[in-house]
Amino acid sequence: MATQPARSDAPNPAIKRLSLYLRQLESLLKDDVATVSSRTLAQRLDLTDAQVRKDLAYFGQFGKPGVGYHVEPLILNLRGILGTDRIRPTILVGVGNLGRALATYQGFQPKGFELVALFDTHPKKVGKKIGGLVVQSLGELEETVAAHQIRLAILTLPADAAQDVADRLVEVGIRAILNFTPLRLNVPKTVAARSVDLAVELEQLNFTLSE
Amino acid sequence: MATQPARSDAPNPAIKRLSLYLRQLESLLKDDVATVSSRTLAQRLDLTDAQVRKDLAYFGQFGKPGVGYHVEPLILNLRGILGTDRIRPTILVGVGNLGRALATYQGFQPKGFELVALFDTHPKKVGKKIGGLVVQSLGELEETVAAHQIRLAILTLPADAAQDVADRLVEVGIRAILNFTPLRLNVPKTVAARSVDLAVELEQLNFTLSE
DNA sequence: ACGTGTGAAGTCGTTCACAGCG
DNA sequence: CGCTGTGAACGACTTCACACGT
Repeated sequence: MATQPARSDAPNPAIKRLSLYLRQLESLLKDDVATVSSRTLAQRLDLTDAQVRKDLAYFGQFGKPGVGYHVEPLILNLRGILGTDRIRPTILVGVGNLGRALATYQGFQPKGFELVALFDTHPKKVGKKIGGLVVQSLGELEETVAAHQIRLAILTLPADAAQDVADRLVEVGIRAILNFTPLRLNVPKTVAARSVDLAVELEQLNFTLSE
Repeated sequence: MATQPARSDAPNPAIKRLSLYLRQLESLLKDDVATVSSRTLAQRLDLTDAQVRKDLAYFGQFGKPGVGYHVEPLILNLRGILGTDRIRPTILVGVGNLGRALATYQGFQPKGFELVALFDTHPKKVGKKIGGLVVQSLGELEETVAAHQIRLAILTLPADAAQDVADRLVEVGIRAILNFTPLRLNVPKTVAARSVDLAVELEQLNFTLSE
């Protein structure tokens, strides 16, 4: 009886590295490399070959002994695992400096994310067009989310408004939130929340600077 | 003989959490809370009390049994440990959408980081003023870095230029790089490089969405 | 021979649980 | 009493090392 790889028992760090593998593989494919060993993949990411093999093995048996991994099929597999083979409609709340930057960021579409709506509380900003989308008032949140079956939201707004908006997003049925606010969002555990905290990142660098 | 806490043997995750503790403590101070227990600090961050105590204990004995931690002195201690008690002059390379957003981001100064120069390769952008700073050409990198004793750089430029610029930064004496490029920077181990990869963050969320 | 997949060993980080101080 | 600091137990993740497929 073959041991079916249960994706759920993969360590969290392994899942994170899957994204990195995918990126390297896409780069290799662009260079017309058909096959790659765990060794060379590892070297490009400062990892060990064993780590690469184990990570991939959590999700299936993609490699061929004596050969390595076939690049293209592995890419398709990883995309399927990460869910980037389907386009995810995404909304963005808060079109300040950072919000505007992300709204015009060209890196989302190729990864399977499509911004379909922008929101802001500020009446002055509502109606403005940014990156092909018209900024909507938060009042329209419910119907827009329902109309597009949206489950992913990006939060780029002032810290003091973030929790309120998060509460509304949860109520409206959002399932995952990418939070750029320096704030721990309080959400039910059925909703996934990730934070990107610029100040924390800089502080970490600063620490290593002082040895 | 008292066991002197060696900051170097603190687990990396603990160091990361120090930033989070600092943020909570600052928030508590604003609310005129003078003292806090590991328990309540932990609750505000979804951690265990033991974790908080152990993390802090790596760096010193800040707490008082039966009382907890005095907020204000602990803040000062953590700032000292993280190095945010001194202002770090920082440069930013690449004033595209994201770069402009960060250049005008108001969250850096209060955390001890001060943008002192902006750079871009694009001749059209050189000379423009963004957030009180004039965009300089990359040719001026050397003298500006030397003049301000700069050791920290933020990279917000297209992926294909990132490694070249990183090489130059290293040569000029930069010690730490915050990289917003979806690229593993190749730098000597004397230089600290951290990456904020938006696509990876979204992919992780996406994965949890698909259960 | 080369290179994967994987149990086993080892390392790192977290949680437990309690002695001891205020 | 409440609460810290900390060895010891536990669990999570990584690395080792090798059997087996090509």
